[in-house]
Amino acid sequence: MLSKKTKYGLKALTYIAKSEGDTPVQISEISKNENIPQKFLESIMLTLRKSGFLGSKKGKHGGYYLIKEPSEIKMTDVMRVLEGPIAMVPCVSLNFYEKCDDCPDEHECSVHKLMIQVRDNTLNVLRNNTLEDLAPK
Amino acid sequence: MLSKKTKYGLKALTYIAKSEGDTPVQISEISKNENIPQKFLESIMLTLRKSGFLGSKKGKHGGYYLIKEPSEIKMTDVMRVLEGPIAMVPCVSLNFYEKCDDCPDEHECSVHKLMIQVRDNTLNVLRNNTLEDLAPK
DNA sequence: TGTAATTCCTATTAAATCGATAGGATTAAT
DNA sequence: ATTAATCCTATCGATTTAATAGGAATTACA
Repeated sequence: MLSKKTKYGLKALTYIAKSEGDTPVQISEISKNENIPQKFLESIMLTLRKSGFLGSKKGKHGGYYLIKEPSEIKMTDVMRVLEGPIAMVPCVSLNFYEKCDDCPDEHECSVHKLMIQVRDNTLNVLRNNTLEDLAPK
Repeated sequence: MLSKKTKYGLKALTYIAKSEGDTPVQISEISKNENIPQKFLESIMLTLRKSGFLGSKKGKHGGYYLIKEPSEIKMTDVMRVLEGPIAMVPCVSLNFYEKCDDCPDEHECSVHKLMIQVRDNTLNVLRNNTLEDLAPK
């Protein structure tokens, strides 16, 4: 299940990408238009800024803006920051690999085998979608 | 993230499929060989029986057995019973559809658009894998 | 007939995670 | 100065997850 954090984060990024003005977009505006609790969104925006997707301007008339082209923002990257691993089990994760406690040999594991396929297909989708695809002009 | 319930359930089904004898397979045996907490596995087996994947025999020399051919047991079905929806958001779920509170129009929603693709690809994988594929002889 | 071995069933618990809120500190425009 | 915005840390309540507890019902077989 996709967390609300990720869902809200994606919506916010899309909103900013569509805004396209020179002035930064404010949390309150996104919050209102996308029906996202403002304080919750605040913490998500902070995460997105700290991980290099957004820049911000403080104070009056402040807000957030993209610091890369939408076409450069891959969904794999956004998902890994907001949601964590893309794989459904850590033992098939590329970026968050962990061995399973219960598995003596993961190459013999039926779940492993299945989840590799799921991961590969999900990765393909997320790699081939950028913010530009989510927010067409 | 795949729940342990689903992971254990898939391993147990694979184990039984590989066993292939006439006698039912006992929870204690699966539990030992697959390193699954026995009492936890008990409840999972119950679920799998009640949803029509397994039959059981009670009492001494009892246990569980498949009531369909492994090639007839699709991963989509197992996943839906153990894990719930395959889709990452309810608004793109085929079997567990729910409208989002925050979305006035889901056809305009960027997350919706992306998650449809993820769902379709995951469905493909899970539809094309049966228990036979997980437990080759 | 009785004992051991097994599934069946319901309830409970401990820990983790999630979604959201609280409360202010800092910064910038006017 | 005042107002409006981001920044930061902490906390809370609800839900879910993983696991355990305790015994009832059933069956094999000595």
